[in-house]
Amino acid sequence: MGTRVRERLTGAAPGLIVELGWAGVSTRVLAERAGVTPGLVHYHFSSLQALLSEAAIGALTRLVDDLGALLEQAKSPEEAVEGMLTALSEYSGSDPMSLLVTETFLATTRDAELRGAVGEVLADFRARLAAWFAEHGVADPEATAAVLAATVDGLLLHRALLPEPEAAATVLRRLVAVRS
Amino acid sequence: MGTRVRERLTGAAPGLIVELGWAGVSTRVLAERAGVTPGLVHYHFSSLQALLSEAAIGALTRLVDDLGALLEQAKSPEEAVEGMLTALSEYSGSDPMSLLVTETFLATTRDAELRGAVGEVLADFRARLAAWFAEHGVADPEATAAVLAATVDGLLLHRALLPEPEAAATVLRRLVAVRS
DNA sequence: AAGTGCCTTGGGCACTCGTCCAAAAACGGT
DNA sequence: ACCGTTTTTGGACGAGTGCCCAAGGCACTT
Repeated sequence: MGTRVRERLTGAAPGLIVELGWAGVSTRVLAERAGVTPGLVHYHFSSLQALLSEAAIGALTRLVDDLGALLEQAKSPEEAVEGMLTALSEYSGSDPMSLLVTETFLATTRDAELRGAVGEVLADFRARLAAWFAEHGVADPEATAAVLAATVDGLLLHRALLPEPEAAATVLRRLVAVRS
Repeated sequence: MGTRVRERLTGAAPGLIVELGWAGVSTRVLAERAGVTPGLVHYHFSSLQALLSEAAIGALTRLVDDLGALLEQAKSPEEAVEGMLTALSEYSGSDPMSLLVTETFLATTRDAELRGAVGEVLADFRARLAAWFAEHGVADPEATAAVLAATVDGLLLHRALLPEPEAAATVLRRLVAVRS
């Protein structure tokens, strides 16, 4: 089954990207982690970059879907912010998911194709947030969505270095002020 | 003058980190950019990592000082947010400074010594912000500082992928609500 | 039994990497 | 002019890289 090998490789990639950095993942460590022979990497994928891109975009899409589903269940803007924060707090410490997001963002700087794909995922996330905000009477829904998405990423990034204060949620709630 | 060579190397490093990624900077391209022979890298620095760390921490410290000085001149919280945003907007597009910050943050994941040094710089920035907020009557100054610092980083990161709406500044101003 | 695909293996290719080092050069004091 | 120190040079070392490919294994049809 060739598909099994593909899945094993794309499944092993995100963890290694986080551990070693995007540029630190080599065909051989990736194959070893996936329990597969190094030669298979270039049989199933056109290049190592293509493999990493496919794996990262898959993980990002899944994350956005999860956060989106979580959003649907919230009743109020405050509850939405709260829910996203607690969901992300499970990723605390040197969270794999946030590091993967950041690594992927940086990789887009040097790969135009990847940049396009990740841009779509981010735009999709912003659009979902904005739609939900508009429905629930939050002022400036698009801008709020953009700022909130950026803040979430920034907090995840900073968290690895310095824990954020407890009151961060309180402050964040100010962002989603309901239109007066 | 040995010091001239040191400066040339640490001066060339940040640009290359942004262009090629932290892991993509090699002794030879760095030496070439600095107009220096490759062998000199390991004469003046104990390792390539040490060179990159020293250069990055220097650049970060300078950035925090600049933003801190800008903060001192602001009269109101709104003006402070405005000033920081416009200062950062000069870095628009694929801004070198924000990418350097992010690259350095990620590098801390795999270098404990660097993590400590960058953590200090970030803590210093948060402390300056918080002190200024407390003086000007912003509610929850520490938490606001943490969230704002994260948001600034996140916006810079996202900006390379997707331009943020004009109204982002309006939304950000909500963050620095004055204590009621 | 022979043939036909796809999948897998293990090694090889040309290259870059960080680091080191002997020898050459430049410098400064006498 | 000589000498000791610091700086610079250019090349070498072993290790690791992405990618490629001839050879074999395997499940299937004919």
